[in-house]
Amino acid sequence: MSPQARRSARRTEALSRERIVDAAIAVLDTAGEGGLTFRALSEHLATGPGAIYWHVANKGELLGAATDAVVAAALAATPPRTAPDPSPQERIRAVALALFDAIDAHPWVGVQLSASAWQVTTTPRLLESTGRQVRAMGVPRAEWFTVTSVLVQYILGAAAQNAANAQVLGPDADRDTYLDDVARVWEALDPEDYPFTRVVGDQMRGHDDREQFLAGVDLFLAGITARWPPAS
Amino acid sequence: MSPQARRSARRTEALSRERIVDAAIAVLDTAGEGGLTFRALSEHLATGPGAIYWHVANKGELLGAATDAVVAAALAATPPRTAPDPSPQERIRAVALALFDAIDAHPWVGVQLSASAWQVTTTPRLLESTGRQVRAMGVPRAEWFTVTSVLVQYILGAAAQNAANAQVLGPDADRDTYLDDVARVWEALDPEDYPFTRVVGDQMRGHDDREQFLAGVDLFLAGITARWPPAS
DNA sequence: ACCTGAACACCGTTCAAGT
DNA sequence: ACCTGAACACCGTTCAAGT
Repeated sequence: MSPQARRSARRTEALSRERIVDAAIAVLDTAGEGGLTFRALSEHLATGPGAIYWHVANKGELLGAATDAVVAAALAATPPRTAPDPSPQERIRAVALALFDAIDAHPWVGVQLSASAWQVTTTPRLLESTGRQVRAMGVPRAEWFTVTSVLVQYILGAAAQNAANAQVLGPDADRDTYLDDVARVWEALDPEDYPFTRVVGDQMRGHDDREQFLAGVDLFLAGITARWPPAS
Repeated sequence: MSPQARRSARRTEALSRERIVDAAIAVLDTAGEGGLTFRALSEHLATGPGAIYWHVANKGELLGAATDAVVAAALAATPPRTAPDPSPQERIRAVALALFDAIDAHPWVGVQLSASAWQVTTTPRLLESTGRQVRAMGVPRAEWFTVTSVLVQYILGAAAQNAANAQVLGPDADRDTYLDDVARVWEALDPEDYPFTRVVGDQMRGHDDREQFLAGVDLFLAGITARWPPAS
């Protein structure tokens, strides 16, 4: 609204890739994915749209760098110790929750991660922090890659979908009435075609996204333990 | 390149929402998500960009309708019977693979599904076809919604990420050399920080995406069976 | 080396005007 | 009721020109 105010306030330091990425994250968080514009961003940085291209190749690279920064921060922030010597399962839950919360706080990260994922800098980070625990759970070496990949895919995919759903709702709307609306639609479906969905509609009403996400992680871990029981 | 050729060929029937959605799917499949433009689409349909708005509210609704059409077709196409009387597990695998293949063939569906998912027409379809099998596996009624949701989230999330990876590669590039390149990068990481990722790099080299996806489904099913053993 | 800002090609969407 | 196509506001990106 008043670009002048911002324009004079900032711009003591020179432009840098890091400052650009930080500003991009700020814009993405406040204005959403559609709000990240080179014009809006350059206004934030008190410069012209062309200046950004000196430090960043294009919008895709900028989104990738912003995503990587958020994921790195989420994985670096060690969660408060719940146990003095956490089990691999507890560590995996902690990593999963850290990612869930980060994606919940920055929904655009979810879209980005499940739409590009592999190869980028982010992937080794994720693989490493979950893979070590998979190894510690006694999964045979030959299955390390498969099991870890699948686990990471669940974590990212589920977190992304949750964030997207939360996004649709918006921060102001009432979650309970929203869920109730959806439940009503489900319960009104054709009994012939949708017997299960009709029954399950009511269960959706009060559910907690975080709990459901963790239940999925636990189901995965239970599957791993069932397939490769710990040598007791 | 030669819009005239197309323009005179079509346009015997009137425009309709269905024809627009079909054309949108064709454009998305050939030109990718970025290729779907109201101008490109209207050229395909031998009409003006404004005409589409009579049948479709906006681009978001069009993408949603296209996604729903693809998912509905994937779920409707009954996979070839592998067993005369398939178990719930086999049915779930079949549904999961049908979705995996559909998303692999139409990568834009993955992005769309994991970025909007809930509430749309598509969700009840997915919930219903997997939920019935979850019920048949003996999961207690109180857990139906959680277990089914989590399973669907894995299927959609993993399929979307796989499709995105395949997309990055492109249809012409050699998959083996690409995987080899990524493996090399992983194997060159700092041994202090990335011991696991370095070891696992080689396992990624020859892996099959479909097999890995199915391994994830099986891990889930194993977890369900472990938690709620069938009353034998 | 780094920044400026006008310019280019393109996009989603609207809407007066037609049939 | 349905379609046309020009017009609007906006976007990512480029690039000659400046410092």
